[in-house]
Amino acid sequence: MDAQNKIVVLIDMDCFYCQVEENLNPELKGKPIAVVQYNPWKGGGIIAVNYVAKAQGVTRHMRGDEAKEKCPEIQLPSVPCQRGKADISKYRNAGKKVAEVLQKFTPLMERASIDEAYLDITIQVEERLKIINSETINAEMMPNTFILGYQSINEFISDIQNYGQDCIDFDYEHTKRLLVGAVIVSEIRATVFQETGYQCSAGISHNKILAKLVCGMNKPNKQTVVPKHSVNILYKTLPLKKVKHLGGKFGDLVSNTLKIKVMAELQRFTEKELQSKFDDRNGTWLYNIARGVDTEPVQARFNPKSIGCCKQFRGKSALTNLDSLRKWLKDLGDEINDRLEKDSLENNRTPKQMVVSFSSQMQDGRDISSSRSYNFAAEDELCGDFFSIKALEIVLDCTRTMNSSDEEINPKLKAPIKFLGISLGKFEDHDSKKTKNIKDYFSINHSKGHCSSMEMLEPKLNAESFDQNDKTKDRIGRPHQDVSKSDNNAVEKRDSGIQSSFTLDKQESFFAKFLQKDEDKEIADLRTPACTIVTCGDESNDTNYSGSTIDEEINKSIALFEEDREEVDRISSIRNLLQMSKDNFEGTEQNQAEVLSKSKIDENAMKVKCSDCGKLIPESMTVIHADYHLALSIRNEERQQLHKEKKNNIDLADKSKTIQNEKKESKTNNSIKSFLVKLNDTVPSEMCSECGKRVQLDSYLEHLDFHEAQRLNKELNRPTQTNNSGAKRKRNSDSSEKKPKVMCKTIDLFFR
DNA sequence: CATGGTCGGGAC
DNA sequence: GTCCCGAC
Repeated sequence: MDAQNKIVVLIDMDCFYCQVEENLNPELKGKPIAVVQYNPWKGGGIIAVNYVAKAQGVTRHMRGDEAKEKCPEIQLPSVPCQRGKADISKYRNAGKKVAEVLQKFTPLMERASIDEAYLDITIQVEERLKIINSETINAEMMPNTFILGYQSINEFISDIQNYGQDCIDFDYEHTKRLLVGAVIVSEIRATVFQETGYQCSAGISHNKILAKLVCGMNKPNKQTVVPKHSVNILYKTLPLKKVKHLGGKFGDLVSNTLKIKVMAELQRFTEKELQSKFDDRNGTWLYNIARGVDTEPVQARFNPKSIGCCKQFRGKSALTNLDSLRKWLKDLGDEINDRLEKDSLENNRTPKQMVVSFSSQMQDGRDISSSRSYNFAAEDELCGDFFSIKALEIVLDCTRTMNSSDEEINPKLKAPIKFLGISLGKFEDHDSKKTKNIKDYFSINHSKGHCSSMEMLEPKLNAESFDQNDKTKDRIGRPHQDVSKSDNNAVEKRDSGIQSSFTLDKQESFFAKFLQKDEDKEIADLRTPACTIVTCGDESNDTNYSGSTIDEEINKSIALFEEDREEVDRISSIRNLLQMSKDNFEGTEQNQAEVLSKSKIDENAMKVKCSDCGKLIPESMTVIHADYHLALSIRNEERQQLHKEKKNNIDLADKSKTIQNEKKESKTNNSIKSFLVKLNDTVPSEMCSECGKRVQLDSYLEHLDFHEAQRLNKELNRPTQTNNSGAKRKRNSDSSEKKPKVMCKTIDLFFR
């Protein structure tokens, strides 16, 4: 696929931390709130503001106290503290839940941050076009959607139907696909809201930079499309700094050396000129992005590449003695330990490298920062206090300590430490061949506290002479190991991977967590395949929460479902038919279907015990339940596959192509839906009772989903009334433009 | 004292 | 491998 013809989406959660707090405490909905961290000093630093509070002038960058002045009734939920540090795991978990929903729509999802993800839905758009006629798309299928360069969706649609007659660079095929993309993104956002209770905004374009750029133009709970032929209109007034990668020093450099302020002015320079003024890479990048071209592919990545934590110790709180250094490293190490434990369970991987960073204040007031990496050795036990001990070793190795007058008790650090960080990376998957049965792996148990404690290190440290010239010995008296360089050997020696200390119990509870979620929604799952839209409750507007709880919404969904028994039965029977085909098709291969055959009938007549998770499953649900496990394992396989592919230095663009092709044709389909659907080509077709269109049976579920999505969108996401008010969406009256449908005003206002 | 804690990525 | 930038 030509990089220019993709459909790329950025999903960005609206004031995410606030939404998390609101959903945890629905009382807060509709009220002005801001999330702060470290409240003791001036009410804490604000890191998120909801839209009610924003309307009253509260912004990030303010302290909690200032916010109270602006908005006396504001509530300031605080990021919890653990080990003297802000603990954002609450939000991390919420972000992960969202990403799990997003991932159902495409395997080409790249998590960009805790609350943002890029999606490449090129293939999904193509698939949809096989099922529907793009001419049947109407504005109601994509509420809260804005198209750059157009006043209304209808105007956009009719422009497509006229093949963009007034526009010289109108790419008909791609623009049509953007329209379909907008419909799909509507469904995605509706599903995210329905399954998580969180609202998001989206940008839809042909590349990441533009998707990201326009995502923020209409918020909250809205989506913005930028067709290629509207890019110039956008760029005419778009300040350079608004473009990702140009927001910092580099953007200033470009702005100053070229004496330009807006993106359109960038187009005056040739690629060679730009390359000579900057470097080849940046020159080419600037030349391309000035023309709306960005070739960075969406990378399939769910998990972070590194897990780290850090803390600043500003001003007087800078660490001046060994005890405090030890204490803080212990806290950081403990957090790392917790998070790695979770990560290992969920993602079957272990870090191979630790990076310790720190900065200290020099005598002359200048502060210097540094970092050292350490490659784990085979004998390193990555648990307990290992991380903090190793980190202490490393920091002390680089920043010597000085004896105070009372030398044995509390040695002073030579220079106060202003920053400490520990980061773990270079993950490697647990060997899947050796661990055919995942339980075998996790039954390897190490007693906790096996590692030496920080206290054990202490006396030796205190006895340390702090001889700055002695580099031949480390603090404990072992032969000195140069942490940064000498471990090449250790890397070679490492073989079977570092052993895990996790127990089977945790493994089960992890899956049980998912299963619980699954059971809660088993009725809804029956109705539609897992990766598509399900029924939904109320519309939710940012400024107008109905005050209903999530539970109430779920009840409504179930009630809706029960009214529709006939439809359920119909879909159910199709599903069974497909299941039978599947069994015939794959029966001899004794693959995942054996999940079922392994199951043991319990004494409870109608329940079946799942051999995978031990849960009692109603007999009628066994297929769906098996699908659930299947989906989990396939997704896991897929992630490992992606991880490995990454290591080959394949061209990135080619890579995404390969992945997508594989998805299309091989058994590594990640969704239950595609598993059920992709059977053989002789499946008969059937008339759709809704639209009369003849649909192949193997696409029938998908087709029904389309209708379902239509209904859902109408219910869930009625357009907000305020959209077209005021100057916001006014047509530009400048008729000298070669393209008549412009709205520079919108852009100006937004980026003012 | 004062967005802080996390991430990813490129340059060298 | 280390430093530093950019973004959230």
